[in-house]
This record gives sequence, C-alpha cells and structure tokens, in this order.
Amino acid sequence: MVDQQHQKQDFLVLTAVSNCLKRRGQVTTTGPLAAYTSSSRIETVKKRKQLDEHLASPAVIVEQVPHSHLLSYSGLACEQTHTDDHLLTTVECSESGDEETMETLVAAETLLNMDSPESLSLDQQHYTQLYVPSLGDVITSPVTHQLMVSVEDIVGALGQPQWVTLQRETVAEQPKKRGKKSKRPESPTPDITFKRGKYSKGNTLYLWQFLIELLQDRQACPRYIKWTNRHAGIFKLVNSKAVARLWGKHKNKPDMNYETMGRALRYYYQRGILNKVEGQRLVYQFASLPKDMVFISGDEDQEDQGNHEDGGDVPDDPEESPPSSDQSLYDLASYEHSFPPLPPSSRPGYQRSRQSSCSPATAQWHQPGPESESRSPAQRRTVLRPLGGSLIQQQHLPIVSAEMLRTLQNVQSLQTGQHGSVFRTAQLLGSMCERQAATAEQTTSQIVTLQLQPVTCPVKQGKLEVKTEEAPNSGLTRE
DNA sequence: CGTCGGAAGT
DNA sequence: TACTTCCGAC
Repeated sequence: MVDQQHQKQDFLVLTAVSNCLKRRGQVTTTGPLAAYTSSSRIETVKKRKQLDEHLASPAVIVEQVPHSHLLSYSGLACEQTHTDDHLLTTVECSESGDEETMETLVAAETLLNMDSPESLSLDQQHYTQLYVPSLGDVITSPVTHQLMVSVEDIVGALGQPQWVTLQRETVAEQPKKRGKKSKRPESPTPDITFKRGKYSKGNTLYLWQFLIELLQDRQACPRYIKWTNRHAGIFKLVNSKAVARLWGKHKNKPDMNYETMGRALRYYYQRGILNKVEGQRLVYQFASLPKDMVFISGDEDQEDQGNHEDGGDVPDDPEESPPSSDQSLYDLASYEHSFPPLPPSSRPGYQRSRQSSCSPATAQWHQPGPESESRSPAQRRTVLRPLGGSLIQQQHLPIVSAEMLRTLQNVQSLQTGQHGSVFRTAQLLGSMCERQAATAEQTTSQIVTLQLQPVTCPVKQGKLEVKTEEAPNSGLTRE
C-alpha cells in the first residue's frame, strides 16, 4: 500500500505534531528529538529484536501539495489547544480521497474530541495512525496520503536511540531462560503502510510500553503507578486496579483486572522485559528503559528497595473507590497520541537475529557502568513521551515538534537514495528543536523557515515554515 | 490480596 | 505474537 508512487510527486510534508516538547515539568531528557529517537532501544534480552521491528511508527501524514512547495507550520492552532478542540480542523482534505485520509481525519477528530475521562490518551488506538496537531502545528495542505513509517530508520540515521539496561534488582536471578524462541517475527508489511479499515485497531501499545507511558504521564504517574526507583527501573503499581483498568481500556477489554494484567506482566519475566521485585507487592522492575525516559518529577519515591511499603504514602485512589463505572481514569484523560507505537503488524523490514537470552538482568541503567554493555542491548522501540495534551498544557515549547522531525526523517528514509536533503533538513530541525528547547521560554515568537532542497524523487521542494510562538496558555486548563 | 506459572483461547 | 482468561497452589 505504500504509495511510493506518490512520492514522486511534489511532496510535501506533513505535519505532525506534538507536544512533546511542551512539557516542561519533566525533567530529564534531552531534547525532543532525543526523546523520540530513543524510543528505540531497549536492552532487553531475548527478543528484542522483534521488538525492534515492532516499533511501529507513527503514522505520518504526508501531504501532497499541488504545487509543491512548502508547508508551513503555523502556530495557529495553538490557541485552541484546549482539550478538545479540533485542531485538526485545519486540515482539509483534498480530494485525494483516500480513505485513509479520511480515516485519519476521523481518527484525529475522535481523538481530539475525546474528552471523556476515559479518553485517556493512552488509548492510542489511533495514535498510530495519526498525529494530532497540537499546539503550534498545523497542517496546511490537503492531506493526501498517510504513511506509516518506522522511526527506526531515522533513528539510525540520527543515531541515537538508547536504551539502558538495568540491573536486576536484588536477588534472584533465576535463569529461566528458555531459549526457545528463535523465531522471527514475520514482518508482514513494510512499514509504510497503514492499515486501513479501522483506524482503531492495530495500534496498540504493548503492555510494557503502556506502562512506560503511564510512568511518564503526570496524570497517572504518581497516582496510579510510580517509580520507586527510577534509576533502577523499579516501579510500583500504586493502584493496580486503576492501572489494570486503564490497560483494559486501552486494549478494549473491559474485564481486564489486575489478575489478568498481572499474568501478562509475569510473562514478561521470561521475556526479559520485566523482573519482579520480590518482597514488595505490586512492584516490578523494567529490565531496561529508554534512555531518554522522561521522569515526572514528583514521582519516584525513594529508593530503597527492600522494604517498607509506604504507609501513607500513596493513598489508594480515591477515584477508584466509587463504583462508578469507569470513571477513575479520567484523570488520565488526555494522553496524546504521541507515542510511538509498535504495532504488531507493521514493521520494517528487517529482522533481527535472535538471541534468546533471557537474562534480563544485567545491565545498568543510565550509568555508565563499567561493564554495562556487555550484553547487547536490545533495541526496541518504545514509546516515549506520551504526554501531551493535558499534561502539558502550559508550556509549549518549541514548535518544531519531534513529530515533525520524525516525519521528515521518515520521508527520508522512505526513499532510498536520495534523501540527502531531507535528511539535512531533519537535522536542521533537530537542532532547531534543541535550540528551541533551550530557549523555549524566551522565545516568543519566531518563525523559522526552512527550505528543503529538492530531493530527487520524493521530495521535491518544499519550504517549511516553522513558527514558534509562545503559546497562549490561555485556555488550557486541565485540572 | 498478591504472586506464580501452566494451559487453552483470542 | 502478545496477551487474555481461568485456575490451582502458595
């Protein structure tokens, strides 16, 4: 399905959007770019490779402009960043008529409109398919096609994804490994395609990704799930019930409960994705995490590992108590869509080798430990920063969004051969991002214009206009 | 109530 | 494939 053919046309770009940058409260992390890129690897053992592939990529909307040219990203939509607004409204469909386009739009709309508590963006069911523009990004031209691209390439190009392997917490090293797994995932479709049909399916995050997202979401993080020792990748399901509920929502399994979700979690032990922190209830440890994970400030308890629970620390959620249907999640409501997905089916082409090692354990997180890399890090892609919407409402930083970058990069990756300029552009944007991030605050409004050089086929020539402006924080209120 | 895996189902 | 469901056991 990929429309490579189209590539030839004038090209265009897409827009994307995101807020990644927006959130400031978070800490760590490099720039937006990094964040995204990073999403790529995890050291997990065993199957990492598969995961890699899985990384699905977020879909990007590529538009073709009739006259080629550029796209401008304007900040306009910003104002409405509100929750539901239809930022997307700005997008017009041309007659391209692709269903996909429509779907995308619909999905986007849906996403944007979700306001209900549940809308938790984690449900990114859609996210894979589209980007919702957030503050400052706007899609200017008619959307013609959508593509799903994997970020991997990009990552590779930029080179950065990094996953940190963590050390197993404490004890137990059961070697369970089974090594059986040598199989490869089939890689069905090359990534560019996108599933049509329903947009809502197919893009789910894996449970581990979902948890990572939750851990980066202020709405969920300390409340339902929190780091107990982020450096070690240890987290606690503070409100297991709520987390399970969210997961169920995400998977569209209304009957999901911790028992069930827990089984899935346990399967992760074998796969080397998670370890159980023994002795502490509801506490698990990621074998590895993306290096640029964003940690929400405030979460993280103390570290200590072994013991005590919190006495009063974390109150169990109030929200949960009430039987009211599914309300509890409302808080999480808006995640954005930004995460990178790993859709099960779409994956890039290559496959990895497989190692079956299971031992997850050995690694270290961030620290450059001496032997840290002894094992091959797996590369998986994950997701990163979810936040968006609600969380960030206020500070929007840059406008060059990571998505934009990604998109560009993706575009580049699509075409083999000629991507030079695009790539360059991407790099440029990357720098911009960094810069913006750095200055984010101060920047009031500025517009950057980039010119894409004509790339051979795909990209013809485009001009990007990026406008950065401080978003009006006006309406975003969330809480 | 949480945790653990096997087994079967999706 | 990645869980989801169910389950007996601790």
